[in-house]
Amino acid sequence: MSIDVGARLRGVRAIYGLSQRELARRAGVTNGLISLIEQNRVSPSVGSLKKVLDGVPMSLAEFFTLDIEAAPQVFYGDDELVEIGSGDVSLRLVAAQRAARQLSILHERYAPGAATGDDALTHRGEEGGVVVRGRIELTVGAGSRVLGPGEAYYFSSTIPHRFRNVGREPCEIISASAPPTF
Amino acid sequence: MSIDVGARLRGVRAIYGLSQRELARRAGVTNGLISLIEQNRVSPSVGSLKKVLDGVPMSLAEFFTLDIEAAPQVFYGDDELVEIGSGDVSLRLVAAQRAARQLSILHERYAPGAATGDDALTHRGEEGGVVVRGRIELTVGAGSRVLGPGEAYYFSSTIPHRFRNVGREPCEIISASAPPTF
DNA sequence: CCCGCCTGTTTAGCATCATGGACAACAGGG
DNA sequence: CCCTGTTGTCCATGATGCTAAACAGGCGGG
Repeated sequence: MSIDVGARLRGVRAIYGLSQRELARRAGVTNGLISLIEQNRVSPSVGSLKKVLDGVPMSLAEFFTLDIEAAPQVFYGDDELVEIGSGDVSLRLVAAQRAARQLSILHERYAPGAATGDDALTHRGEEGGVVVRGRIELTVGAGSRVLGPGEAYYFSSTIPHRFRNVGREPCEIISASAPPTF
Repeated sequence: MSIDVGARLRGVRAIYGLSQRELARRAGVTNGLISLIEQNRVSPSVGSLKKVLDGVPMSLAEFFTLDIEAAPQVFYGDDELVEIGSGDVSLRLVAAQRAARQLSILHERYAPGAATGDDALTHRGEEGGVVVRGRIELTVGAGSRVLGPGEAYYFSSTIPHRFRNVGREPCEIISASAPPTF
């Protein structure tokens, strides 16, 4: 029962939306090697595997720590939030299903057309949030979705991400992140 | 600047007090391979590395997560304890320097010659303690030392360990562990 | 001393990995 | 349709990991 390096790598590559050739180019290896590794037809040397992961980038520790079976949920519909408040106080928990969360809070507001920048952000930690007003386009790795009021998100900040207000009115988000990057 | 797999493996082997040949036998590889890996003269395939670590045993994730530069202090002299109490209450903290501790308390007493068993203990979590009276021989991995009143210890319980009263009088220890094994 | 047993290191040779390039399949545009 | 680009897979060859066995040094006992 050996480690499924192939599946792990294929998963990582899928998350980041890279082709075998693109990853190979970034890592400085051949596309054939990526293919062979993903099919488990070779057991790469740790040197090679590190070169490949450097192209993502991702550390060997992260790679082997990766929980492959539980590809964590990224997007949450309005009804997928868990109400943990009571009475006058309504606390609707995002990513309540996800174990070992670690975060803190922000209230963001985006003018029409505004974005977090032309390039995607990447930093340590995790972040999540809820759209309060307006419509925001959120891109996380290879996935992208426009979220409206009541919808939410939660993902690892190490995955490249970008926010952009695609509506005509201001957009407000209640967001949280840890450890604090600002 | 690649990962120093060699040093990591050598460190792991030292902690568990295994020779290259002994580890090789348990892992089902040759002693020569262990030698070559530790000298960084080869970059082992993840398959081989996994086989080697299975002989410890240790997961690939643990191996790459290992904090190699900070080999945590195991033994503490009488004057290496940190006083955090005040007034009539004296709380002298063990391993105060160590970040991210996680534990709870016990008061142990060993009769002359008593020990925790013929085989070394291994379990999850961390444990530490202080000798109050008598003399106790503590073996942790490859290291061993006789501790007297005022001296202390703190280590990860995953390292094989054993207590034995080598004195003529009863021995008392204030110990702590987490998560609770008893 | 010599012997046996341990330690880690080295080397020749074989097995496996990694490369560079060819290949088929698929998609979008002219 | 062709053309051009993409995708992933496959193959021959050179590079490298891995094994088996020999080697050198250390340590204790006869």
